[in-house]
Amino acid sequence: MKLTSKGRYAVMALVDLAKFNNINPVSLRDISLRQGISLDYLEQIFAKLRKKEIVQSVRGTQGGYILNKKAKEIKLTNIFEAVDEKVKTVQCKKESKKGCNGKPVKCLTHNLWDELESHINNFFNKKSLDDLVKDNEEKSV
Amino acid sequence: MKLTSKGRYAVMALVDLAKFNNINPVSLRDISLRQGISLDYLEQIFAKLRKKEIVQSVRGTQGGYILNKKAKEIKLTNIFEAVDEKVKTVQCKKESKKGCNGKPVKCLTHNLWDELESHINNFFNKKSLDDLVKDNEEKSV
DNA sequence: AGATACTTGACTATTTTAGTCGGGTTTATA
DNA sequence: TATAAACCCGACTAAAATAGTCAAGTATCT
Ligand code: FES
Ligand code: FES
Repeated sequence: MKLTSKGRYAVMALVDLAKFNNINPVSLRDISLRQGISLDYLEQIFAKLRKKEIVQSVRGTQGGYILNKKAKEIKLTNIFEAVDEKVKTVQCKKESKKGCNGKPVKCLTHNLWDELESHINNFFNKKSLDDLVKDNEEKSV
Repeated sequence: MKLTSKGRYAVMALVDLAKFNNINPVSLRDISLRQGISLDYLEQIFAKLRKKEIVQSVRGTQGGYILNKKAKEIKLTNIFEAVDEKVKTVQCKKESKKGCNGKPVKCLTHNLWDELESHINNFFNKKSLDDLVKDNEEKSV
């Protein structure tokens, strides 16, 4: 049960971006330097964020990325989904009637993992990027 | 963010065991057949459960495993801990003042992941093996 | 004695992760 | 118009984690 760096980095980078979003586009190079994340890796991550319309790109010198929505409207769920960091507690296909390993029924614990998944997704649905930025400002005051 | 089979199997096997715990020890072979888990793998898992005193072993013919505590007193947390399925959302050492990659301060998102970790552990602390068995009985009625 | 079942430790194939690398294209600005 | 900053794209790869397997035991019941 662990979080991967991709998800961690995606959120970290977006919080950074949201903080500096006011004036100009923010370049990945800056984010890379400030947050200590490999530039090449960031590019992969932002390609996905762009496809899901969470950020917009501005090409050329002085270019970078800007948020494509209000920070309040970007939930952790959206970010995670964009970078394919999904919460996966069950092994079976959820929709199907079959169980874990293609068994005819759901296993003894299916229900439990399903509950767990909801529990976690609940957390992700509540938190917005805006919340994170604010939490952060408070902390540093 | 995903659950490994080791954790899944450990819980599955223990629910099975708890259901049949009344009379005789339950053999891994039976659990293996009923739950479709490799016997060899189960042995690894039960070795750990035994070390953490969640189950007791009975050797010889008609042997097997029995619970070492009341099902009500075995929480998911205990099971997960026993098989080294830990919830790990942060990358830094929690106790240390340092951040993710040995940076001098905690990163922008440290707080968030810490909250998430508590949120999940909360779930695991509440659920006991007994709850699971009962949920299951209800379902099958 | 034989069968059943736990015990231990090493070994391995597969998958996932966390990147790297090498080539682009676009655009501001000097 | 040259140059450099920045995004864009796809392929590649080393390392780690996962999900087992395998072999060779030991204990106990019948
Ligand atoms: S997790 Fe869905 S059937 Fe086992
Ligand atoms: S997760 Fe703790 S400092 Fe980044």
